Amino acid sequence: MSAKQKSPTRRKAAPSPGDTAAIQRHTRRAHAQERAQDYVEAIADLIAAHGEARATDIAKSLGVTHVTVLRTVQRLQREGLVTTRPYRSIFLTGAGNALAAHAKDRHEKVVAFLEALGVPPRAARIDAEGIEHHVGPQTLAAMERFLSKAKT
Amino acid sequence: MSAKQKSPTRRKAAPSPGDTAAIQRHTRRAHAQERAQDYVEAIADLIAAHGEARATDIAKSLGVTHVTVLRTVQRLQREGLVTTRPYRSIFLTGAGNALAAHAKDRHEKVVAFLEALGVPPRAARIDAEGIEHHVGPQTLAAMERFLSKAKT
DNA sequence: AAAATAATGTAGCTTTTGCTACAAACAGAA
DNA sequence: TTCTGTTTGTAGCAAAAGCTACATTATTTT
Repeated sequence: MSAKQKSPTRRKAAPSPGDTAAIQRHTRRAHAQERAQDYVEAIADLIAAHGEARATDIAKSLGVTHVTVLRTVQRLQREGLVTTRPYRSIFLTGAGNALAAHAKDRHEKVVAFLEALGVPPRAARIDAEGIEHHVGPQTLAAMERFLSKAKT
Repeated sequence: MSAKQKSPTRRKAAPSPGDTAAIQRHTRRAHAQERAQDYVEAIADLIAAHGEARATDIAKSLGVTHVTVLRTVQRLQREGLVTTRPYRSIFLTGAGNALAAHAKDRHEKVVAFLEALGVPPRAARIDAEGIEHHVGPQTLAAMERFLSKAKT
């Protein structure tokens, strides 16, 4: 049961030479961004729909309590994505808006792609919510190609 | 006092009648399962490759410290996915094995799908790592259809 | 067998994201 | 203007996943 093979050539079963660890780390880092994107996206939607984004509404649309929203919004403010003031509604900064636009765009493309692939709308929406955050530029490009081909 | 609108017709800007909150909650719940799947998958791979899974190797393949592995493995044990004993390597239970097999199967299908879609292998592997956990049965089925069609 | 190295375990800290319960501020009605 | 209900804010708790630093146990080498 030796633990380590001293063999100079590391013959791992791993599917690639590049370490899997880096990939896993990348995925975890992406995670940290997800919530931020979900929030700015929700805020942007609310502003588009009602002209303003209030904590309670954000809470409702994300399915969390208003307390969670308040605290997370503080973090977003710290990161320069939103601005808030006591007893006021929440606004997006330039960066926040850009992120929201980017997220929304990708979100919609992923949903459209899944539907084009034959996934039922409801399932497409559900899965897209989780998938979108992990769609890198090359995958997004591939989805776009598929969409324009399918749209014929 | 709940924030419930009594209105029979829920006029939301949401893109669907079903509430978005439930979807968000679903996505968050899926999250909680992710790490577990990553771990059992890594453990299964190590067992397949070396005959056993030791904390250090798991740590290496997931890109975290061994301490994190130890604690997470405790949780997995609590949840009945693995068995451990002091200074021994880690084994999968029946449930753990089933989960690993399921995860591995889906993981491979997602990678294959992305590659078939035209995503470069490296990007496919990276994105699949994040995407796989959010691929529901209907989306997976759609991917399989696409694969068998493309394989002609 | 003793020493050196590697693996495992423990203690204690951090951040993020949830929650409930209670307090204060605001807004609309009476 | 006061009463009432909603919204916003605060306090304090929990679980998960990460870390460093140090201690203990195995294993390998000399």
